[in-house]
Amino acid sequence: MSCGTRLAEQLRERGYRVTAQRTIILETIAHMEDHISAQQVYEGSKERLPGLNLATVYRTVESLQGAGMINMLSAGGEPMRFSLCDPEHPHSHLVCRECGSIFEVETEEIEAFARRVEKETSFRIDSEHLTLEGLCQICKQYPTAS
Amino acid sequence: MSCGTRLAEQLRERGYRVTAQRTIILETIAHMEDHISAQQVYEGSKERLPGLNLATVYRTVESLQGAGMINMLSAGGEPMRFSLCDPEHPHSHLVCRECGSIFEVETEEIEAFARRVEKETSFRIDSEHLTLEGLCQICKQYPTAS
DNA sequence: TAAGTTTATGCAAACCTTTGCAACTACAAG
DNA sequence: CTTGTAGTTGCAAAGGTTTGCATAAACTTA
Repeated sequence: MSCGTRLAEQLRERGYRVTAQRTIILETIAHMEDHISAQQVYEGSKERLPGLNLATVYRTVESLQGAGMINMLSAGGEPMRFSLCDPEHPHSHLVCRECGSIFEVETEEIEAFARRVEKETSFRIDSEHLTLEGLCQICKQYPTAS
Repeated sequence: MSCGTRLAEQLRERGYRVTAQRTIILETIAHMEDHISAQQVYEGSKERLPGLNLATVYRTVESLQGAGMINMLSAGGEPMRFSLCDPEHPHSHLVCRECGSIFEVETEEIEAFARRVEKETSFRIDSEHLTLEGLCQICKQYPTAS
């Protein structure tokens, strides 16, 4: 089954329509480096779809996320970033609040915690695509440099 | 020790200056309902400080957070909200991605998880003021209504 | 394959938040 | 109390994201 066919099926399953914009934007996210910004998605996709509008990019990434095909990560303050969903290795993101660098944690790691919280509060944390802020190995060494 | 005195000390300790804007904005956050937006802080504070500017509100809440006096919570998409820090009961927030309602989890609950992640990745999660998204007890019952 | 219905898109405007810069003010030192 | 020097503020503009509305395109049904 081709990449395009899977896209179409996965979108339709969730009641979304298959459009050129969605196809091209997904391919752009798939072929560029991980964690690209809306602006980068826009510029990359525009080459193949000249009339494309930035608002459409924002609406499309929301649909693609709704269909479980991409992850959105919004690190505090930093602009939103997108990456292809990898069903084999679901993970969440750790974002350093000092230097902005991004790390990954496997979902498994988070699930035990999420289950405990759900048992106590009845709230179900989205353990598959969380964004957690903190300090990376390097930045945590500096004594509150901010 | 009065409320104002504590504010002054806590700000100076971190190298911030004590200004009318900071004092009034902190008091506004302290006296209004929990989790108020920048706009609400602005309007509430403006009554006592007519020349106040919205940009100052944003810069001030950042300083107040830097001084450990308030919490900022930025639920995915929703505008940022602020609340007074309660050192007796530090907690993080659970935000429902469907209905937007906000719940609290004690920091203690999160720390064991944060420690495990730090041991494995060397990344230190800010366990004292996290914002975690997911579905609340009510919204998780509906089969993907979005 | 043509018509009808519903969703998606482009555009412009609005919204939320951040930033650069000049004027102002808090604090420290004299 | 006066002066000097950082840190703060107001203002205006820009950046990133969302929204309303009319048009266009995708899917459904016949």
